Amino acid sequence: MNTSSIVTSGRRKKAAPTSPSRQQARTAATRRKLLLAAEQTFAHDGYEAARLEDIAARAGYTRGAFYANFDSKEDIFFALLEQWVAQRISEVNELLRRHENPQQRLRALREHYAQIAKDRRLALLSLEFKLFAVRHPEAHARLRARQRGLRSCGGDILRRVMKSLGRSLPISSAAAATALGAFSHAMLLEHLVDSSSLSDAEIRHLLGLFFDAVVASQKQ
Amino acid sequence: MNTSSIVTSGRRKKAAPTSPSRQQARTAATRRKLLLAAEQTFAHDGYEAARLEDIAARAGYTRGAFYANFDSKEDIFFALLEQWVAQRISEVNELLRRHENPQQRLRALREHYAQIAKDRRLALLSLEFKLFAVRHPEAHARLRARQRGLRSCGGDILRRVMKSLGRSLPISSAAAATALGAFSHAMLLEHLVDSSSLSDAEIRHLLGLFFDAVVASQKQ
DNA sequence: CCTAGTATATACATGCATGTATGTATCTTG
DNA sequence: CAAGATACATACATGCATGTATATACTAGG
Repeated sequence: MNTSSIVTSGRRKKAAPTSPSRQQARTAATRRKLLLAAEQTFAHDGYEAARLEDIAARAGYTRGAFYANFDSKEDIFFALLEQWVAQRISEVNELLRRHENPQQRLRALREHYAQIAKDRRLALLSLEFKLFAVRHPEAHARLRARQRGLRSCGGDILRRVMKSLGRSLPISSAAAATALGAFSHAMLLEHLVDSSSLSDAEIRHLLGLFFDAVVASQKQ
Repeated sequence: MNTSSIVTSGRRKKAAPTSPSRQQARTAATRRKLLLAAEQTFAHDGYEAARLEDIAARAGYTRGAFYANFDSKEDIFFALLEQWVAQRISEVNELLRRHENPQQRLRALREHYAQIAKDRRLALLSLEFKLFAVRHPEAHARLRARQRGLRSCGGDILRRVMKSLGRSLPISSAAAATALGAFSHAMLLEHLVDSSSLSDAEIRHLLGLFFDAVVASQKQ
């Protein structure tokens, strides 16, 4: 798609002369495949245990292709973060677009968080980003900035919906959005560890309970 | 303390002839120091990134002492799990012992979960155990068994308290205990990633909200 | 097609953490 | 206090993942 646009990844094309040619499409394709493979590998093995060779192999290449597109494990990890934030923001916007009515939006939001609690890759990857931030002070600010963009986005929609409904939140909307997402992921993780300790039905129940508690309670 | 009792760690004394001597105390002491160091190191760096040399150094030894007491990183990790579960269970029992009145117990429990959300090491270590379980199928059952012991313990007290109060939970007591613990840890993690997105006060508020929602709602 | 440029693979070098083998100091017992 | 055992340290060997340098296959333009 975009060859030298927003991207922050270390690697940089030397501003291809004038040929928006076909090789670039090829490169872009392998880049996408590598990112997808990295997403799966990081979620499956965790950042530290993930091997570049596994990422490349999963995408159908060897490490040669990897180093042609990324500088290091950290590099692709951050590239993944960018993509990931963008995707999630577009998801929220899509949700807004599909529902005009505030009531509907609230219901859609409620359902959205329920769906989040079913996406294993999403939860594990999200965890990796957070753990990386906590454990790597030098990268903390960068990661936080990205995640903050996401939160404020999720928070905004929550605030707008609440305002349309004439209700108020007991805490800042960003905090509420953060808490709702974190809660969904946390429940999923428990389920993954021991599905008998927290069934799907129980998770749904708890999510609804929490969502309603946050949304229904008035500012004290 | 106990030299060859419950422990599951690979290492095993050759049933010391007849001497309940003083070297054993020394060994036990270094074992404790190593376990403490491991706890800190695993929480700080994560299981994969944690180096045995760091653990030993933090305890004031070299790797020689480590291998004299444990077989591998996995070995000490599991030893830590045992100790950790035992500690948490004793905490809960202590809580029960200190409060007789059901109402008081409920309040104490509520406060307990609030405190959990302040212990960084506890949250990160707990996460490591869970992630390890999810990512290491061969060890999954073992870890699950331990954590389950903990949950059922926490669940029991919840159930008893609720019964004394003539209330009922909307979900199984084990699930409720699991969810409450997971929620506290999740909030703390978000706070660690970005303290401005979720303040201490907001966390307290949300924890209370959730606790009350779980405890107050009637079985549907 | 032939050449220049690009994309990916293969082969090699390096660093680093683990694990083991051996040495040294500390304790125990007669 | 001497001899055997125990706790720990030091030194060495191995494996493995990363990164780099070079070779091969693909694409584009003349």
